[in-house]
Amino acid sequence: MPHFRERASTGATTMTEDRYDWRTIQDRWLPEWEKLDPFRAGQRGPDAERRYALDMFPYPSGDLHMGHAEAFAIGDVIARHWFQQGYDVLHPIGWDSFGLPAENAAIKRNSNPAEWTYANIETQADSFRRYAISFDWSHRLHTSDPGYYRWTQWLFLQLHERGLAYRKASQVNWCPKDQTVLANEQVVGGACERCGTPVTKRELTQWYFRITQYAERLLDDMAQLEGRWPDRVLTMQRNWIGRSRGAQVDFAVEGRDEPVTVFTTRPDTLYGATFFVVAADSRLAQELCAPERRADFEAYREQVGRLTEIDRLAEGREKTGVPLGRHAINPVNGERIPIWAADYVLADYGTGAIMAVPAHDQRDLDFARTFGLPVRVVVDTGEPDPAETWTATSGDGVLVNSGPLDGLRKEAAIAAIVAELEAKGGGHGSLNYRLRDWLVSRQRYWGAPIPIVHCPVDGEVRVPDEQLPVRLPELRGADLAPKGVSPLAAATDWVRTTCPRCGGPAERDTDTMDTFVDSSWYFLRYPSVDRDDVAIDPEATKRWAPVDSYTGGAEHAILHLLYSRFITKALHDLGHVDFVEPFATLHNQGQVINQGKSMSKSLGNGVDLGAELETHGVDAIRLTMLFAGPPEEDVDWADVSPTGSGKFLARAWRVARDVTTAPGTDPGAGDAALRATTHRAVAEIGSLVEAFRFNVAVARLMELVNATRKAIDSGPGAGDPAVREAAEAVAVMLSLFAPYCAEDMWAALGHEPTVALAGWPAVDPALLVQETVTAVVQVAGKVRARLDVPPDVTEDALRELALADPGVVRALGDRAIRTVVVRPPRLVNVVPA
RNA sequence: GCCCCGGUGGCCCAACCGGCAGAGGCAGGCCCCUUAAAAGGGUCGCAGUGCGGGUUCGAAUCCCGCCCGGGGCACCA
Repeated sequence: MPHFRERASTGATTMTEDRYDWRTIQDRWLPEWEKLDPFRAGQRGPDAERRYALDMFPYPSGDLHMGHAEAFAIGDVIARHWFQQGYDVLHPIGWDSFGLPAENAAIKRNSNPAEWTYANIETQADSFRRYAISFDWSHRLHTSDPGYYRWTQWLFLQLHERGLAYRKASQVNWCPKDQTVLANEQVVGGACERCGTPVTKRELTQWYFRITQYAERLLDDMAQLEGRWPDRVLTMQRNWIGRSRGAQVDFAVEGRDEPVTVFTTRPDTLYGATFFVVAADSRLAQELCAPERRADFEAYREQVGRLTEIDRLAEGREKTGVPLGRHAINPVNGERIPIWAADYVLADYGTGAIMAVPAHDQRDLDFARTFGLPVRVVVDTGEPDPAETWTATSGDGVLVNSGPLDGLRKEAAIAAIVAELEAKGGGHGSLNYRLRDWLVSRQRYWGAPIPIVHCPVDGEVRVPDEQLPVRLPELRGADLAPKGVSPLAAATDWVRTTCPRCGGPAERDTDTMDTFVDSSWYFLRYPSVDRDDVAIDPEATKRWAPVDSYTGGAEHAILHLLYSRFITKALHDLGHVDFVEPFATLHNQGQVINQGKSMSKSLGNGVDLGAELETHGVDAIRLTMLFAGPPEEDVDWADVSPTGSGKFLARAWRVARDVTTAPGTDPGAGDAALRATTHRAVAEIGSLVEAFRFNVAVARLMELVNATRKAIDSGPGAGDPAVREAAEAVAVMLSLFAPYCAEDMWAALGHEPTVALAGWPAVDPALLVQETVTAVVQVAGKVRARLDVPPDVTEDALRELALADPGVVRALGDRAIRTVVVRPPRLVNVVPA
């Protein structure tokens, strides 16, 4: 007989169905939750310990997809677990709503990007609600709101004031398809990170953030992230920052007053430098080129400029270059070496110039081979002669052909030469970084305008805070089409303005900021979303930040996470936050794939989230995502069974329905075995969830449901108080994974909503102690007997018992005993002679 | 080429610091319930842990060398 009951407070619904029907249950609880709004931050008062749970906010492209379903399910388990544990939780949501797709959609539909953007946001918000993510909807933001980008502009100005935002002309990455410049981090394998188009170089004046000034701290502060962020992310960031230790060495150049400085990691090989190379696209190359080489050089430079990054980095490509008709002087031996321009030397790494030591650097050797330049070995590593094998030697060895360095080993030689250079003033030891400054200007419309006015009198002038936001003009359709200059430049009424300093006519900066600027500080804005007079409220920030747990995809390992760390440090230095790392722990989830491949239109293996939810219901999909395997591994949708998840939910639900005792029944008198199972499960599931082992936690929950079912059918029966205790524990724990089903169970058990705030079940330690454990007795490593022993059995007692066991005696036969390994209380291994 | 992670029943996955290889699920077989089917309940596991060696009383677990899959880095001086 099903257990019927009418709930007093919410009244209207009577649960009469006796079959698990997820559709009815979803329809019943979604409106209830809307009314209760149970996940508001701050509801537990200032004395409750706080937690900040954050998911990487979505880009509003259409509706949510399978990837969102997994990522947000994971983040939700963490947040809901914290709610159950009684923490005051901030679990906000927002949208990264500036960006190119909206612009492209607007061009196609002859509309403004806002229309498409905000329609998609509403769609996704509805889907999130239905998907039952425990968001605090009162802490919500959209980066494209003037109320948000006003503060993104404020951030820019803060950085500008400290010299951390500046403009410079240089060779920059250009995406011909998107018609905009790109940051280094947004060029992946020589192609545009967004659209895959091969990137070319252009000489342009652009805005940069001085992230390189933080290189050392970005590296050092990783110590506090060790063990709390995935190792691979830390490794990738370390590689990206790319610190290398070496020396700067000054080379005099014939016919030039100033010397040219090079960076090298191998100052010990200075005597082996046989030529000198400057980056073909550098200003230095321009300047050093002798008149009679000018024509050749210009031709070469043009050829280099046409190359895409992909071409330039092509495997096995021959080295190219031209001599500049000038010579540099090796500071240690006075040798005249020719200066070349080549594209294998990069203008923006080190000083854009190198000393080439072909014997000990493969790239220099390749170049020497192509152009017939001399090779001189200065470190004898015992390897074959590079001039014959065309393989550079880079191991340790003894210096030769190196004057005073001869006979020293590599390390000693480096120390000696650095000391000598420093003494004579021709150079010094130094660190160099691969990290470049962050190029933040974009020649596109749908982003935060750069809040700078260009005045013919005053130059670059910051827009005063009280004039923020600098709002985007209303442009639509074809006005937004990419044309190589920002669409804002065409909005002449908008561009024309007055100088905030002198009041004379001036022009607005027409670029917008990289959308990664928007997302590099949004987690700092959440606690202060209700403040329109300040970006970051100190009180709210103190209460909630930094983020305790950040969940999202590994694709942001460098870009978003590095930028966010940088901005946090900068804001720390500016006195706005009192911490230097924004995300205390980070978890990457895997991808949702199908049949071994990532889902894509061209493969035709896409799975539609909406359709899956329509077939199986929210809970079954959430549970399937979490049960599929470790969260950081990919979920292959072809390998998992949402139907199976649904069956488990129905099974759990029926257990709650079968309970016949009244709410509040004291479990003390209940079946001891089931109680022990329940308490052990609660303890174990708690620690599994904390350890991010959701798939195992779900498995334990299934075990508990199975044990409860058995107790009802063939044990103490549905009227046993332990059955109620078990069913209630299941409801509370299940609420992390399948909130609708759990809520319905909770109601069936006679409780008021919401189970989400019911509190994690208390574990009675007395119920966890086992009266006996099974000890295994092996003979020569094979199990020959099992003994029931007290958990605190002594080594001697266990040995006695084991050796007396008939099975052991039989297995031993007449062999003598060599040793007996005893590991109380679980194992004995008898080793025969 | 270098670095990191993984490989366990037909499939997805467990097995804490070396100690009974199997927790959970999917698929499948059988049984009960049913006029029947579905739903439900029960029950069934000879895979020795990618391959080869080593350490150990004992190895999925530790070490060495391979194979396969995934990821990262790769003209950064």
